[in-house]
Amino acid sequence: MTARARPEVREACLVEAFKIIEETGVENLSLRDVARRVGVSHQAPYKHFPSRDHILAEIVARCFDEFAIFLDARQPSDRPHDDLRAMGLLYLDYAQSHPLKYRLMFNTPLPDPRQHPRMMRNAHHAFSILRNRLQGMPLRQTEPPSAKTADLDAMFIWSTLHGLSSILQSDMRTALKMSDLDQRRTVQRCFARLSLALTGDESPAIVKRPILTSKRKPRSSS
Amino acid sequence: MTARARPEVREACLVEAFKIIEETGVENLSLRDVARRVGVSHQAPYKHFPSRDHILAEIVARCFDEFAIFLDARQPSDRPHDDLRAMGLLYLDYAQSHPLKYRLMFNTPLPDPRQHPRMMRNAHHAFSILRNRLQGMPLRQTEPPSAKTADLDAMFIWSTLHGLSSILQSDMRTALKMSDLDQRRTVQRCFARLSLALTGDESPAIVKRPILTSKRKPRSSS
DNA sequence: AATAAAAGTAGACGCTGTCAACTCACAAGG
DNA sequence: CCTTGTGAGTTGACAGCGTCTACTTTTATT
Repeated sequence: MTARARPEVREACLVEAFKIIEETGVENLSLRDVARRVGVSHQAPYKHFPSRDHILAEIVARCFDEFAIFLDARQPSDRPHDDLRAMGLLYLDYAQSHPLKYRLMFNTPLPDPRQHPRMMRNAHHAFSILRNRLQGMPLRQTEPPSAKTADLDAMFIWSTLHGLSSILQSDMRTALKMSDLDQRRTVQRCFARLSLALTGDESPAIVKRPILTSKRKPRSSS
Repeated sequence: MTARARPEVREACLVEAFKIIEETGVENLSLRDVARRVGVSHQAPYKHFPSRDHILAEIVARCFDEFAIFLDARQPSDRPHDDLRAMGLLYLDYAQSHPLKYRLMFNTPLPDPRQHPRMMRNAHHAFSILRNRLQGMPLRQTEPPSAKTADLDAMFIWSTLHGLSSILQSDMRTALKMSDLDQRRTVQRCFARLSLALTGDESPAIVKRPILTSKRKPRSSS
């Protein structure tokens, strides 16, 4: 009866699926629910996506887009160290304010990632932003610097940021009874240790801004 | 009055569920499958566990047990730095050789973790092992040392280890086209940077054991 | 205008978690 | 002895899920 629109349905499905994940998590995402919200039959989404995994891959790809734009917001200054630190804070801020989407990107394994090249390309792009920021940094080297070693350091930074994000938003946080103050101090300490690891110095004047207050949307400008 | 508890079915359910997760991942665990394997009706497990989440929490708790024992295997020597590094390698080794169980512990949020105190206690215990190892370490301090700051450093180390483990076993690894050699070099670099961060020195002679060469298991479809 | 592809609908199948009602064994208490 | 209560196991049912198949409607191209 209700004959409807054109490929807007595809877009509407993605939008609704996005919402559902943001509200209830990826494990509660069902294509039938999406179809219901969009107002089409339970089979309509299958005309645009071969399977549930494919719609999920598309959503993950868009999350990476959003994430990369978020990380790239700040214009590089002449102080690469500050830039890197600001980026780290942005990273944590994003993970904190979009926990479900963050988990979707980094903790939700797809059956066969090779089947979703767009997703992989976007993920790669997000990582390359971090890597590029690292290029101009004067680092304490343990071996002759090269593009290879810069990649390794990028992986190290990323590991710490990702691990911190994951732990702070996992059940472990409640299991360890971490207060909000504990959390802020943990973040401060991790950044200090990262500075030590990379430059050998404690981080210079970076103010203790009230970032990571976990409620509001980020304000990237200071 | 009290009919005696014969927990053989309960134990068998846990064992089989353990196997299923190890083989196919937590998302493919179904209580009906467990019941089928054990050889009882599909409702029998519900006589021992109020819900699927409860059996899962029990399994997670046992995983933490196993994990803690694994981490605690090495006897402390008189070189705390070596001990810590060895523990880090053990951590990565476990995550690498039991990826599904590792994800189960750290990447699978339960609806309400407070409902499962045993799980939380075991998680806390696993963390305290790392913390204790850190106690005797001569660290480069950024502020007056205390039990509090030791906790913060433990969180830092744990973040890096956890982040590295997660990334290396995630889809990102394939998205970034990391070879096995890249992976080994990444681990080496992260440990070097961790040493710099904590002690200010590069790590002294630690053997390059062939840890982390395990093959990745194929992932099943959802 | 004819036609084929694209988009949407309807029904079915087997899977899932979970609720309800039933049987059965067995350990007290009288 | 018998009665009774309770934990364990059974069967049946229900709604929701992904997805396969078959059908109808819309749209675009020739």
